[in-house]
Amino acid sequence: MAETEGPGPGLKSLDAALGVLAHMARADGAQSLSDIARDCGMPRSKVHRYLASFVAAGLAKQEGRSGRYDLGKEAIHLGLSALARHDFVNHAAEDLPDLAALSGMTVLLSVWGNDGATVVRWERGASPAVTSMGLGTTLPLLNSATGRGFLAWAPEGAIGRIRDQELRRATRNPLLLPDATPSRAGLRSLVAKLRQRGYASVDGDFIPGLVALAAPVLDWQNEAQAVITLIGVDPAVLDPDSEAVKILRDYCARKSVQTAPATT
Amino acid sequence: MAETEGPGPGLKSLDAALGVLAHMARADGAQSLSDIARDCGMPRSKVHRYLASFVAAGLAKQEGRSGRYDLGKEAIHLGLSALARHDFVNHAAEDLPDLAALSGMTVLLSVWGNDGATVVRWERGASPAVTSMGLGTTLPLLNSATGRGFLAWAPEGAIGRIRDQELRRATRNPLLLPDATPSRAGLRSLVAKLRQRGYASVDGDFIPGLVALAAPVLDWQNEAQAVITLIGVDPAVLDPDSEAVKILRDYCARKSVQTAPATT
DNA sequence: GATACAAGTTGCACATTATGGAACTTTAGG
DNA sequence: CCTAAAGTTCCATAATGTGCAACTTGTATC
Repeated sequence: MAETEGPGPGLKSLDAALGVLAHMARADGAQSLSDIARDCGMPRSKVHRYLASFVAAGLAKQEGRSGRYDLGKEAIHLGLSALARHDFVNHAAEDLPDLAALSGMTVLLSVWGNDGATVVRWERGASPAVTSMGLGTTLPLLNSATGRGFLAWAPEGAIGRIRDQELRRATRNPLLLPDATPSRAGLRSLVAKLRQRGYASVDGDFIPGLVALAAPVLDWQNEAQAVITLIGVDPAVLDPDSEAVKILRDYCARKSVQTAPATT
Repeated sequence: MAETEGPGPGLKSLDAALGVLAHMARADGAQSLSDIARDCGMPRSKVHRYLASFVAAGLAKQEGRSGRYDLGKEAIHLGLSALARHDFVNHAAEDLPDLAALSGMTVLLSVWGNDGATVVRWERGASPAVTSMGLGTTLPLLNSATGRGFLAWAPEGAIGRIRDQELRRATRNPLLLPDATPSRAGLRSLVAKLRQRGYASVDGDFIPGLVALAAPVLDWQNEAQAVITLIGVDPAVLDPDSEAVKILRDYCARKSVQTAPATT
């Protein structure tokens, strides 16, 4: 039915099960088994058995009363174990306070997942741009500076792999793109512009009144390992010659080198 | 070989695959396929196929040159999505700075996984007890205050489920238990003592020179959802009547109520 | 308070799908 | 250049997951 992608590398049943897991991560919160089954296009019994295994492994849990399923504590354990091994995250995380102090803005460190950008660490600035934000918050792909930053420096072909669903969600906001047309071609032109300029930005079209700048921490293949975002309230920072832009670009350029391949 | 646990709830192949994933989370870093296969007691071809699916899903990745496998970015995404939904974490995280300021000690917020306690958030105190610690650091089960805290307030039966391997690892340090005998019975008696006292502690037997206090944030079933740990250098805080103990107990008692079941 | 409806769970016969040994390829070392 | 070890692919076998439908449980309706 969907053999468009080639031979399929792994196990069919495992792939299906991981699809369920990914869906749960993508969802806003706990979901009923029926909803998951419908969204994933699988029979209920199949999903039920998958979830049984996930629950046994601690990756999912069933909410006591409602019976709905949500991610479990072992998922946290897994994710943070992964986080601990991506050194760039911890390197960068230690510098967030400095960046916040320098710029006075709220500083975010995010990593890129298949379904959006995830905030890994953040630091409040002097001006109260953003006062509260949960770790793990997923930022939208197109109408946030962070998301655009990832988009612009993502691995080759990532734009083609974006789910249509994701694009549709982004389209809700008409300020999104210069021409308000989130076609793949439009995306590619936006991306080209951002890469040349060196940073991404939004001007109140994600959260009215907020402006944001984002620049990537690149690995040796020029792909974004993480993104640093500065969030503030003063539109002046959007000026390409502003102090904030300078701080951000300087920092990211400096950090990008550290992720060089081991000489051995 | 290990049908001791009953009928096995889910899918055999999925369970096996998740076992591989859990093993990767447990490992110190990237591992070769052969090592994973050996440690999990599976044929190499099986592990290879599992890993192919994991890589396709982004949960694992293969290091460019060495060919070793490690957790991927999608694992981070998954874990942080899970983290974002466990409200207690974000609630508690916002209070860490206050606790650090009050006590002057380094404050840790950790969650419990099947294989250890994972640091989710931490805040430096005034005195430089711990100056650097990566997010996602896994703390040992027995010779850390955090681990002991989880042990003491873990779900019923958790002690029985601890892997022997874990116990053996803990035994390396003879200061571990009063009688230095990490038998299940010894554990249960230690746990009973801790529950009664209301907090766990270590005195330099994890890292010489450091002392630590830990108390749980309990849910409505009196099980530990998270643990708050205070780390310092002054042995005086170990006194049951010390200011630090008072701060910690007060805070955890106050927080534990907030996780009450929804009235709906 | 009884009935109907929906969601969650379990059982079963079938054949699709995962399995593991061995063969093959590639990389590292002597 | 040859040996050894690790990673990857092949393939026949049967064990395994699959979907449907029956059953159970919980919730809304009348």
